[in-house]
Amino acid sequence: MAVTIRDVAREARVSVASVSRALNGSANVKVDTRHHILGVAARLRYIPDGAARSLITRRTQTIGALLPDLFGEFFSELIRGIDLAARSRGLHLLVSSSHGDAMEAAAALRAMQGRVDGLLVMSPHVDAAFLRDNLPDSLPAVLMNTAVEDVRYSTLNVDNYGGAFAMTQHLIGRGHRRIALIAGPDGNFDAGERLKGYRDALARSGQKIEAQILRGDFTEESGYRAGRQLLTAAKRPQAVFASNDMMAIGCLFALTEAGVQVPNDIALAGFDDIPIARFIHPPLTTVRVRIVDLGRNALERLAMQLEKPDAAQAPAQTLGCEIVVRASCGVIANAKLSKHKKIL
Amino acid sequence: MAVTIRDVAREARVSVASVSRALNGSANVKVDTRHHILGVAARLRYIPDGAARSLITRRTQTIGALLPDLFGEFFSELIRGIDLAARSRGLHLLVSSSHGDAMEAAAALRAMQGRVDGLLVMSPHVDAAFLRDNLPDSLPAVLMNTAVEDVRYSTLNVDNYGGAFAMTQHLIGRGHRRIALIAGPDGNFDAGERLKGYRDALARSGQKIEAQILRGDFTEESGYRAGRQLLTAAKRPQAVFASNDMMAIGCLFALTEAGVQVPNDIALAGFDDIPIARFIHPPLTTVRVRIVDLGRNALERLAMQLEKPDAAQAPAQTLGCEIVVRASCGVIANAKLSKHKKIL
DNA sequence: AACTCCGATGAAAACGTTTACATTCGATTT
DNA sequence: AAATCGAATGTAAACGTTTTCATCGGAGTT
Repeated sequence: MAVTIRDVAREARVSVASVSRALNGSANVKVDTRHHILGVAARLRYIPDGAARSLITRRTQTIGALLPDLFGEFFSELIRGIDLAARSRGLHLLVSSSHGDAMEAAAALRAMQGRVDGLLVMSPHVDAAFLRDNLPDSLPAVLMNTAVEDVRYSTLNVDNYGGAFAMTQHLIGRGHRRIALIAGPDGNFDAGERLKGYRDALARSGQKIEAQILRGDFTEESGYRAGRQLLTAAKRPQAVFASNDMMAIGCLFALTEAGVQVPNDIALAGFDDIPIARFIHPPLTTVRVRIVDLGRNALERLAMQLEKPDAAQAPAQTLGCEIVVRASCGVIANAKLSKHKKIL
Repeated sequence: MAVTIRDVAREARVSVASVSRALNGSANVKVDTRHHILGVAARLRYIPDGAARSLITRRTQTIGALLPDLFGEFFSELIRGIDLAARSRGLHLLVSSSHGDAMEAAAALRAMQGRVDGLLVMSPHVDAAFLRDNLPDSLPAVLMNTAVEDVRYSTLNVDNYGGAFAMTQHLIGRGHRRIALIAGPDGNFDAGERLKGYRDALARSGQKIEAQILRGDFTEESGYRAGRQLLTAAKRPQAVFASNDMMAIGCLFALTEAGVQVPNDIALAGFDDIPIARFIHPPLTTVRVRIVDLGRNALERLAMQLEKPDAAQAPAQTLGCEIVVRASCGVIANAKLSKHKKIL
């Protein structure tokens, strides 16, 4: 460490306390001493040490984000939303991603202790017990897309169930009777809710529609595999609803590759509305989750907790989502026009 | 702060020193005392404080990334590459983005002091003077995509010039004579190099080809505007080379919207090969930059410096890039096949 | 039995800040 | 001129660790 506050104090012939005051804001310091100190500090290129500072202030101006992955557009958008809100509050962002199991997630969580003021958590490995063991009570946290229901934590979910329900209904409404679902990974909360929405929409359709469920894990490749599998089926579905957009894209490639036309032969829908969804061909009908808002919202709730720790907080919140109809499910009228509207 | 090392020491009836030793690894501690201490620590849910720890060890196991933005696929991929390499080394990632001007960038840089072991810097506002003022000598840094040439810093660039040169050559080779370039933002290093590559390729073609340059700022919207502008020209270009993929996409929409067919009426090429490039219609011919490798490589160089601070380091490195020919510039043979090859 | 040595443990300093409290000093009031 | 006050400044404690150094005790050596 090069130059410390002591060096500045010595050089400026004042006490370290005065230097600290001069640098930090408005405690009583005569205006010319402040100037002098600031000058010396600049000349010596003094930069305060964050660790030392936050050791005593108990503040780091940093929030930690525990994410399952950084790959793909979903997380890109999510982080962007978080970053946007963080920046406008002068908060920094410590990201931690891709912990394959609960152990790794725990290690990541513990490593953040003392480095962050609060935590944004989105992880499949997180449950109530995990949090109790690894998250100190003193650290505010907002849980995203989680099944955990604990009044101690504030949670933020997407209306996966409602979105999947509405999309399935929409497909039924368009006359499809054989509607397959490409499911998400087992145990994933969002995936489970989406599956439920699909099932319930079929059940409540008033018609005898059988569920057809294909395995998937949210990756493009698993969507591709599901698509191939579809093609071998005796009775091909009329529509495919993928639990997320990346799988829909993978499936689309499998179908196109086999010469099956979307939407003419099979209609296709996704979930998330990642940016890429409107760029593929045909543009993808999907359930729009305002991912950026999700991130922003989560950070804002966390920031609120940081500012007023004892203020009553709504423990849980669910973000609505809406259906975005594009050409992939067969609606082509005005598709071009509306597409361009969205771009500009 | 809930439970400290003192609490553990008291509860376990040992000194704080022993607790520290028991927790940190293998300094001489009797095996049963260690067990006892570990048990007590777990029972009390003790989690060491990162700030205090790094204050004395001068290590944070964290590296900071100063990026101009988090928006879009380019940075998503870049961060992913960085994160990948960081994780495999047990390093955490503190991201700082979107500083509109040099002041903000400086503030971000200073805020990282004491919180990171090293720095990854990619910012248009960074020059040698800026670094001298805001980056302490003690902090290792790797500069990415920068014009700065200072032996004190290790730099990592993409062969923007070579890529743009090759792409322009390719377009000329396909028989195009009126080739427009959509430029990147003024003062941006990458944009400048790409422009140079374009110019030089035209000059060296042995034919009298005039440069036609449209303004752009790397955003999709600016690409769209450039596309509109193209359409009004008396003599439309036969090919358009956008300085990055997002502008190419924007331009593509402008052309499609006006009923101009790509590649039949106008050929189109981009730069970066972001993931979306192969999904749009027609798939985009572009210069592939291995973005993930760029991030990974940068982090690896930084990690090297951290491990062996005094080892001689190659001061500068340039990553090659290659042309990826897809349908947007008129090559359609086998497009479908090769597309699928890449997906799987 | 005295000595040496070594492993285990404890006491305390150190890291670089902020801040509560003490002190100084000049100005205002009496 | 003494007393009072308040602003400016300094002193030192505190934050929670790691680590150096000292101490202790027991085992092995003479």
